[in-house]
Amino acid sequence: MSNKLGIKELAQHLDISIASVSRALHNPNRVSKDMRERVQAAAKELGYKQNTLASSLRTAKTRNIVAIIPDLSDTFNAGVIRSMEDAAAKRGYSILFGDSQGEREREIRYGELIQGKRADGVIFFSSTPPFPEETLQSDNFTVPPMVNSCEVMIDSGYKIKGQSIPYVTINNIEASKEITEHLIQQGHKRIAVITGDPSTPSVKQRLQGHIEAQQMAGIEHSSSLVFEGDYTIESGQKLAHDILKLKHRPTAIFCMCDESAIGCMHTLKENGVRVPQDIAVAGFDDIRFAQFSTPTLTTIAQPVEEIGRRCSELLIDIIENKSIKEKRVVLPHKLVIRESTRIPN
Amino acid sequence: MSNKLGIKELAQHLDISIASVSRALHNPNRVSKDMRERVQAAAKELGYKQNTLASSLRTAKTRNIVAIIPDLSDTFNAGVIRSMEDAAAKRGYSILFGDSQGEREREIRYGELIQGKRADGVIFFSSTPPFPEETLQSDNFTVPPMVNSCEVMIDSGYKIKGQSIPYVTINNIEASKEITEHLIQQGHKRIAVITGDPSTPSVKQRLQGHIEAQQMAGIEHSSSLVFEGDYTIESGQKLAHDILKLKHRPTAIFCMCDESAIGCMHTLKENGVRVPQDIAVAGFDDIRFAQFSTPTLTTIAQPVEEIGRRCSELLIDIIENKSIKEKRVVLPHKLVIRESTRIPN
DNA sequence: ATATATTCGGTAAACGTTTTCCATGGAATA
DNA sequence: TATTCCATGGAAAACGTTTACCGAATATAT
Repeated sequence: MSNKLGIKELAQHLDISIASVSRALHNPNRVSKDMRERVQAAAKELGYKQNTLASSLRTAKTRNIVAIIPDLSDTFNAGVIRSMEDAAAKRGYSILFGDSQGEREREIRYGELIQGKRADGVIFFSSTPPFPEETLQSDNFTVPPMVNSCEVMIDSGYKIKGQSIPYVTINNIEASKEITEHLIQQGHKRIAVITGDPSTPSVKQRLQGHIEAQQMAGIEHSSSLVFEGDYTIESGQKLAHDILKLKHRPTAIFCMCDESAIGCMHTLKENGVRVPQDIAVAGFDDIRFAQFSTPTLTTIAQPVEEIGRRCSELLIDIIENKSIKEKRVVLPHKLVIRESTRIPN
Repeated sequence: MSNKLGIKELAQHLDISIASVSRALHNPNRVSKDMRERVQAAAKELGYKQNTLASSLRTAKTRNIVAIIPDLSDTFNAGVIRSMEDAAAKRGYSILFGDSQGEREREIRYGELIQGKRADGVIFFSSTPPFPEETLQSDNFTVPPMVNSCEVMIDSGYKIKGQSIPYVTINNIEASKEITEHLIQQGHKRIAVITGDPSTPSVKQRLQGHIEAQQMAGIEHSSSLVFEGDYTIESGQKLAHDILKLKHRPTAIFCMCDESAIGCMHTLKENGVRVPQDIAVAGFDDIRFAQFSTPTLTTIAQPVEEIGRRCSELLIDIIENKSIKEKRVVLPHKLVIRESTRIPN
């Protein structure tokens, strides 16, 4: 028992052709009612499972999407992922998540799922498509369905062979401007900033917004108050130490992600610095721990649920050649003011 | 230009047989040096990409593993994932992560990647294999390579057709006993507990350990101090409120996961209850935020890195029919004592 | 020198599907 | 009754690989 059970065996067992089996299962009204029922019953009873490899090979469709995430354990990404999966499932697609850990090599390995025809499209969260340069250049490279998110060059959009890649993002410049303005409104004139990798679009954009807000308020921006981190708790801690060492301390710190803000606040408190009375702290992302930190964290809420959903929908529309309204989706963010920047009266 | 480019076209272009192309690329010493080099050069130049669908169909190997995670955004799971991916990559496998959101239906959908031959094995974090009951029963069902983790019935282990499923886990009973003992040592006699879904192995085991520790200390365990949560921050908050309403308040709360502990502490503080002076709080998992909460959280550290790694290694050993030393891996945990249970003197 | 082993490349059969094309028979139409 | 049409099911080609098998050529041993 328990031998191979393919469409062939099923057909033999029913004494019909494999064509009929295939039709009864996947093209039911191409076949008589009687046949349909007999086959489906037998399939269920014997536990026939379609070999989707063979099926995909034949049809050139997989109903799989690969999503390449720089860090699955990042609390912000994690939020996006859920709704992405959800939306895809509703349309009959499965999402395969790949954790690239920010490494190009890994991105490319997951990108190969596309080239190897194991997935119909790809969503990527880094600023470059998950294919080697040489591949992108190659004449024989046809641009697969893809959607870029989170790390997006809004202005230009990423282009391959003149084709610009659809994206889903928020307006980082505006968001950053808003939160900086909020700090300025609170009376801060000397604002330090803890960044992530400065070569990434998100950091560039957030920095730009931060600087613009200061200029508009007539505050001179000092690059000596820019501290380069990497979006982790630890870098928040470490750089907070550096900031505390400054002769002329800032009165506020804008961290470009919540995790850094949490690390930062922790170090400040450890050193007896009160937040927000002595130094105010703002974050970015509104991860779910932001409202449970002490003090609760002022931050920019990204519409995580919507980001994920729109990524999936956009990509699937492209895969299925639906007419696409917007290839460039910019979603609204929201400034959330909490205790870490609001001096209690 | 940019037409189909398969092995066939490549062979044509070089005026050799497709067999030679295949060999030159994947079985290099089955072919002369000259041939090898010519083919590889051409492949690179023209940008040939193997259709892995076809390859897998032929060889019945995919070098893919699917890992089904109940919630990718859970901070604890997230830690495991990374090392899992890492270890797999070292052995030449890619891991496809599926987020089941705890839904059976979704688990099964990802399980189908196995049955559809798109993956060679599966790692699952829930207590039941990702296949429908009827499938498991079916005569024609052959048990695929799988490894169970995190939600494991240690005693029996899960069995399919007499075959017991390999697992990787910690000893939840012991861990829970230890942390409860710690609370008892701190002088607590009335300890509330905030659980997760009580039907899961982890909760059952942690509850068992919790009760045993009390019995050993001669404390009577009161089921009225058991509060059923769901491993989220929110349930921690909510149940903390319930606990505060008790006429006879406990002096300590053991939360079966850190996220709940964080929610719990937040509510306590909101209500002017000092942690740990008025009520001590302990968690479980040692997520990375545990040491940044205020107060920092006493908890059980699970060896996340090792859990992930061992899952991958064990599964791949099974896939590749390596001789397997241990089919049941129980890893060491560690009690981490922090401020939330240590009364400052 | 011959006999034997080894290396190398091609032919064609598989892997498990889906789908085009065709043949058949019965129902519908004229 | 003769003709057309449609519903149904089978045969076989195709999807893009890998690999068993063969035969030719070359190297090695006697």
